[in-house]
Amino acid sequence: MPPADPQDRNIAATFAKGMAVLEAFDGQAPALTLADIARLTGQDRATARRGALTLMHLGYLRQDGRQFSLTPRVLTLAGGFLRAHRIGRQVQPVLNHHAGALGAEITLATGDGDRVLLLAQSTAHGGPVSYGFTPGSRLPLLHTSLGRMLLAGEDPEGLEARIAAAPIAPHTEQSLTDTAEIAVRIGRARQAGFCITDSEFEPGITGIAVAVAPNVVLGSSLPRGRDGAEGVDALLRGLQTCASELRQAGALSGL
Amino acid sequence: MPPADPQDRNIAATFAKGMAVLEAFDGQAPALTLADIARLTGQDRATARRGALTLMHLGYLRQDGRQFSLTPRVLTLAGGFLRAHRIGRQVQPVLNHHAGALGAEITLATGDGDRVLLLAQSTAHGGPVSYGFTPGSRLPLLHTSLGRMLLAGEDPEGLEARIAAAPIAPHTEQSLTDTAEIAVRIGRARQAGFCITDSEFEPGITGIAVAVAPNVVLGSSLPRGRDGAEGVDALLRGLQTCASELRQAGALSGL
DNA sequence: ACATGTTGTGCGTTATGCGCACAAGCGTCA
DNA sequence: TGACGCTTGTGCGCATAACGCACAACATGT
Repeated sequence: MPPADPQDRNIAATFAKGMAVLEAFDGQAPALTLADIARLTGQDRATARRGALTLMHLGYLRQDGRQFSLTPRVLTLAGGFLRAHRIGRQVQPVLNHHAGALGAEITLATGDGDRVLLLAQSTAHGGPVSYGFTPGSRLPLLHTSLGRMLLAGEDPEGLEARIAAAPIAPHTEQSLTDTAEIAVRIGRARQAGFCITDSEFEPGITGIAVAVAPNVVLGSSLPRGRDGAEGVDALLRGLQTCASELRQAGALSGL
Repeated sequence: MPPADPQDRNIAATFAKGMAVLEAFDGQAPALTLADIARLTGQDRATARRGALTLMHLGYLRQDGRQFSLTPRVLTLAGGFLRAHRIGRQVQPVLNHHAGALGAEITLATGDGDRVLLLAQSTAHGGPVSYGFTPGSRLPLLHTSLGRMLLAGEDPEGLEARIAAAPIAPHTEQSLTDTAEIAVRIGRARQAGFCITDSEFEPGITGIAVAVAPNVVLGSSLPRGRDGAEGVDALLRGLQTCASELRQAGALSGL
C-alpha cells in the first residue's frame, strides 16, 4: 500500500499547491513578494500568484504594494484545534498554576515530523528568561530536552531512523553532534522518565522535559546553575506533578 | 460558451473549497465525519472527501475510523503570523509583565470581520477567573468591551453598517440589544479612549478595553465589584500604560 | 425484514488551472 | 539617452485535473 501516489485521483493538486503558498509564510520573513513565493514553493509564478490571490480573497493574506503578508485570520485555524482539545479551558489553567508556583515558564509540546511543535505555554511573570516562542513555534528534535523526551516515548525500534531523518543542526558549540551519543541520552531519558539537556539549544540554559502522554511532553528551562542541583530537582518534581495533573484532566489523549 | 466568467480566472476554486473544509473544523465539534464536512461546507461529498484526503496527505488532518480531526500542525500556520509580528518576542513579555503587576489577565485582540479575534493572552497565575480562551478564539463584536473598542477606532461613517452586519447574539440577559444604544456606547468609548462593559458577555464580569493601534485593542476583565471603582481605575491605568509600551515597541503597526 | 443513514469509488464531461509568452516597470552602465 | 539585464504583472490556448452523478457495500435503527 503505497502511502502517497503522486498522482492520486483523490488528492487535489491545486489545493496542495495553495497550501504550500500558505506554508511559505513561516515567519522567516515578515512579508513575501510573488517572486519569493514562487521561489520558495517551486511553483510557476502564475500558479503562485493564483494561490496568493485566492488566499487574499479568503482573507488570509493581505497585500500592500508588492508585499504579501499573513493576516491574523490564520489564527482562527489554530483556534479550532485549541478549542477542540480544550487547551484553553483545561490545559492552560494547570500550566499557569504550576508555572506560578515554580516561578518558571512551562511549555507543552508535541512532535510534528522532525520537529518539536509548541502547543501551549504558561508564562510566569517572574520568569527570568524569555525565549520569544509561541504556540506554533517549532524547535529541533535532537538538541532540545523536549525533543529528546518525545523520541524517548516512541518505539525504540525506529529510533535510529528517526534520528537520521531529523536534521542535525547544532545550535551551540555544546550541541551533541554524534548521533550515537544522542541515542544514548534518549535511552537514558526513557529509563529515567525525564530528560535534561544543558546549553545544547541556548548557551547557558538548562532544559528539562517530562512525558505527559504519547507524543506529548512538558518542559521548562532555567539558567544553568541558578539554583544549583536542588533548583533543577524542584523544577523536575514540579513538572512531574503538573504532567500527572494534565493526565488526569485527560484532554491530551489524541495527539 | 463561457457564461461571462462565472468567477475570477485568478482565483483557484479548488483551493478555496479545500480551505472551506479546513475552516469547517472550527472547534465546535472536536471531530467531523465526511458527511458533516460536506454538510457544513455545502460541497458534494466527493469534493469534500478530496479536500479532506488532501489535508490528511499534508498532515493537517488525521482520521480514526470515520472521524476526521485536526492535527497540531495547523498551529504552525499561526506560528508564521506570530513570528512575523514578533508577538512572542516583543509583545508577550510586555503583556506578562503588566499582568503580573495588575494581577489580572490581559488580552490582545484585533478585528476579523464581524468578530473579535484574540491575538495573545497573558495569564496571571493569581487570576481569579479563567474563561478558557486562547489565541485564535473569536468573540462577538457588539457585546464585549474589546469589540466595542475596536469599532470605536474605526471610521465613524460606516459604524451603523458595521453594527447592522454584526450578529446580534445577546449572551446574557443584560446584553444590550438596541443597536442605537450600542452605537452610543461606542461613541462614548471613542471620546474616552477606553470602553467598559458590565455583564454583557459573561454575567457578573466587567470588561475593560483600550486602544493600542488601528484595529488592535487591549483588554482585561474582573468580577464586578471585586475592588470597587478604584479597582477598575487601577486596571484601566495599567492597561493604558501597557498599551503605550506596546506602541513604543511598535510591532503591531500592520494589523 | 426494510428503511435510512453512512462511506468508498468509477467514470464521462468540461470547466479549470497550468505555464508559456508577451508586456510593462526599474535600475545600472556606457 | 538608449540599450541592457532583471525584475514583475497578466492574457490565453490547451490538456489536464477536478467535478459530481451514480452505484455498491456497509452500518444502524425501526
